[in-house]
Amino acid sequence: MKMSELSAATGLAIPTIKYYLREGLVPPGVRTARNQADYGHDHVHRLRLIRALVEVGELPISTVAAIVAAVDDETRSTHDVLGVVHHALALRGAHGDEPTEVDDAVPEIEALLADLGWRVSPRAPAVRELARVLVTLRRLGWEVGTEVFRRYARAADQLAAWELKQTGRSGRRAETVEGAVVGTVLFEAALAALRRLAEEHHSAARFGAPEPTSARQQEPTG
Amino acid sequence: MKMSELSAATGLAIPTIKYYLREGLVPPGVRTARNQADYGHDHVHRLRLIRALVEVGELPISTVAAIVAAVDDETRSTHDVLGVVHHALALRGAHGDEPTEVDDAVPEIEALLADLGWRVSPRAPAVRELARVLVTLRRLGWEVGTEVFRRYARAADQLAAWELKQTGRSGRRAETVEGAVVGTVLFEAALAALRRLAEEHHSAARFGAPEPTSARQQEPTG
DNA sequence: GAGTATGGATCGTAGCACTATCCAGCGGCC
DNA sequence: GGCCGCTGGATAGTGCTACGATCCATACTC
Repeated sequence: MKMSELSAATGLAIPTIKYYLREGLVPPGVRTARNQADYGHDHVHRLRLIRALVEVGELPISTVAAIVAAVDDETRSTHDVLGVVHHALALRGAHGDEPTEVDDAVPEIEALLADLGWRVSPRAPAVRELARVLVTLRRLGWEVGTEVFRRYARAADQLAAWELKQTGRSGRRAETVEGAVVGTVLFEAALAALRRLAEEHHSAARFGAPEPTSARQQEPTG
Repeated sequence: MKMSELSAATGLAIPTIKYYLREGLVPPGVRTARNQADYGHDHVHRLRLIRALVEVGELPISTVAAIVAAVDDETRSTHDVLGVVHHALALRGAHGDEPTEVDDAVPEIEALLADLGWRVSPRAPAVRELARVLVTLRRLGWEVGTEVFRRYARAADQLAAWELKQTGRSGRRAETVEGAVVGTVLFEAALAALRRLAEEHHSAARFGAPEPTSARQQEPTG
């Protein structure tokens, strides 16, 4: 398969594919001549994986590069790769310098996790992310403790238990690892979308317009 | 309060505040002279709201502008404002031109929602988002139908029902609306973080390193 | 064998979220 | 009451990301 065919098969522009090759997100094709290379279905699949992580997961290219490198690294276990993905997802909104309040809130989150019986690395990035949410709520005037997360934690626990039971039934590393990555990223988006739909459903009952047929949907300017 | 005090109170640089004023995210201060203006606690609170939506919600500034405009618009109901927020959150990953596959998948999602008994606007942006996740899964080789979303939908339904019961007990519009916005955005992040922690907990049991004390955490390059 | 396409390297670009500079005008302190 | 620094507002510039455009010698196609 030539690059133009690869482009046609994935819907990506050739300069985009070249960019991904440069950044190491896609392995180079098999060189057949000085200006000729051959790409296969693996390249098509890899590009689809990249676009899934970029478009649905909204991950920066550099992060996707780290993830696919971990996926390709045969020495890494599934749990290990999942750690990279979790790091990547939590890193999205982190801008380096954070107020000390967040550090102060971390022990609260750790206490919650201990109470839930979850054994996670204390350096798990999601811990800081939860702490950030907690201090943000408080800065906005919500006088809350970690108990506001309880109901979400229970739901998350049930979902994760079920997910992990589904994972890796093929037994082959490549499939298991990619399945875990894709599942983590895509179903995070799906869960968020479903929660919003459920919110809309229940909100209509609580605050909604009396006539559901005339429910207007706004197009924010932009 | 002068702008320098506003800056100190929020931790934001003065040029950043000026930028938000220009973009209309923050109302202008009360002018006391040609080069003097007075800001109050409302401004502090507004800036905190903006930073919450930007940092935790990862929304672009233009979207935050649309949201605060809707919050400020007294003629909009809570349900109405929630629609703007949902639109904003779903819009994050949309880049305009989408393959027709997504349109083809939308009826499948609608059938799922009908089956769940959720009454939502057919134009709800989260519907397309779910459709995008579905086609993305299929492009990656997952031969799945909408039933993969069932378990997530049930969890989302229970959470949303509980959330909406909590919402707006003060009865005052401003508080209710902002509470709904903040809750939607911040708890989306919290739920995602909790799911990842739960995944890590269950993944350790399923794939994990035998020694939890030596569980290494990777720092992706970057 | 003429014309077009190919892979690789280099440079350029659009959009976003600020950031720096400039400017006249006020404020406050001696 | 003089002066220096800070004020708010306008304009232009910056750094980053994710590409896109161009150029080149070479090779495939008809």
